[in-house]
Amino acid sequence: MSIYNAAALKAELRQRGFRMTAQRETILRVFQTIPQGKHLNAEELYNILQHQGEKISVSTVYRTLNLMAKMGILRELEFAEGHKHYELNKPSELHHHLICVECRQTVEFKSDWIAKIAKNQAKSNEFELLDCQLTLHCVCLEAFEEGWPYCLPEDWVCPKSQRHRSSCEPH
Amino acid sequence: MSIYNAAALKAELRQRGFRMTAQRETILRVFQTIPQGKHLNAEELYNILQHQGEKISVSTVYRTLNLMAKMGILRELEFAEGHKHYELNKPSELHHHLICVECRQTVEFKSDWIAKIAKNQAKSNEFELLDCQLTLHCVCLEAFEEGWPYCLPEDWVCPKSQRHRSSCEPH
DNA sequence: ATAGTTGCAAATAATTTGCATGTTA
DNA sequence: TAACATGCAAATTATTTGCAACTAT
Repeated sequence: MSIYNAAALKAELRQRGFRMTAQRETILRVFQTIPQGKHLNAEELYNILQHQGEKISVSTVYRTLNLMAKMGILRELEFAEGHKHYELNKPSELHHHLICVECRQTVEFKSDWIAKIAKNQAKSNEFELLDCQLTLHCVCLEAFEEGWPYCLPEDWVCPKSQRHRSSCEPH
Repeated sequence: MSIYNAAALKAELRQRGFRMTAQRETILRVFQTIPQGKHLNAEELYNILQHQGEKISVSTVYRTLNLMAKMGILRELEFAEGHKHYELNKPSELHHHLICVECRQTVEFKSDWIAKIAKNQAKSNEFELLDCQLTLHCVCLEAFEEGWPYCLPEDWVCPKSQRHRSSCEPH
């Protein structure tokens, strides 16, 4: 089910009537290379490719992300940011995300219960389970105590993540 | 915490330095009126308002959704569709969603474990938990057996939901 | 009266698509 | 060589924003 090397990708593609291309291999390699816990959106992936001197168009980036997500190679993550994030889908290492809505840092965590709950639920509704994601929307305690969501200063920097605010309508 | 009537909304708004307006009250009422299990995206909400003869601009719809989500009145849902959905946030009736990536039907379900897992996780990472969502990405068994994702006919109609395909790249 | 809010239209962001050209099996 | 994939630019979709006019407190 999970495909992590070029040969297996090629086989999977061919089986479905698709073809192996340099671009697809390159994009797969990027995901294999980034550190565990890191997920990319289309723009970030495109920038990495540019940096590496690869000339792959934005369209191809999007098309490849969609294809690989549909094939089950990538996991499509939604963090309510207005764009999707992707990471390698490794069912054996299923994990979930806690995300700070203020500074956008994410924390990965595991829980064996989630997969069990998900499997049961899908089964009892007669669905095939493809992926399950428990997403926690949180704020750092530090920001919360500082008056989040409305009284946090514009130039707030999260002491936990060192990141500044992602968005805020002035009060 | 949860605000379900105009008076309480007004109080919450004032406390934060915001004001009660006819538009905000109307939008709250729409969410109170739609059936349980229904969630709306910005466009759907806008259409409902139009239908009801309310003249509320698209900007106001978006601004109100953002504001109410940040206030905790609405829950922001991401179903990997490229746009957000919203529903009233009722912590006492916390539920989660199973969604068919093929026909887009959603099934609500509850699980007391999820909230417990989420609370523990947030606490141990020193975050304030705002919302937690377990989302199952599934396909109807019927579609899966019919050859999803690549061999499903273009004109496939899900026998379970009566819906047709949401998207599909031809093979 | 003052600060917050709305509507409109223009701007931005994210993603998709048509089509000519290039590539794979 | 036939079917598939890519790149480019234009199109679409979703959402945000500037600003003048309006409204709640």
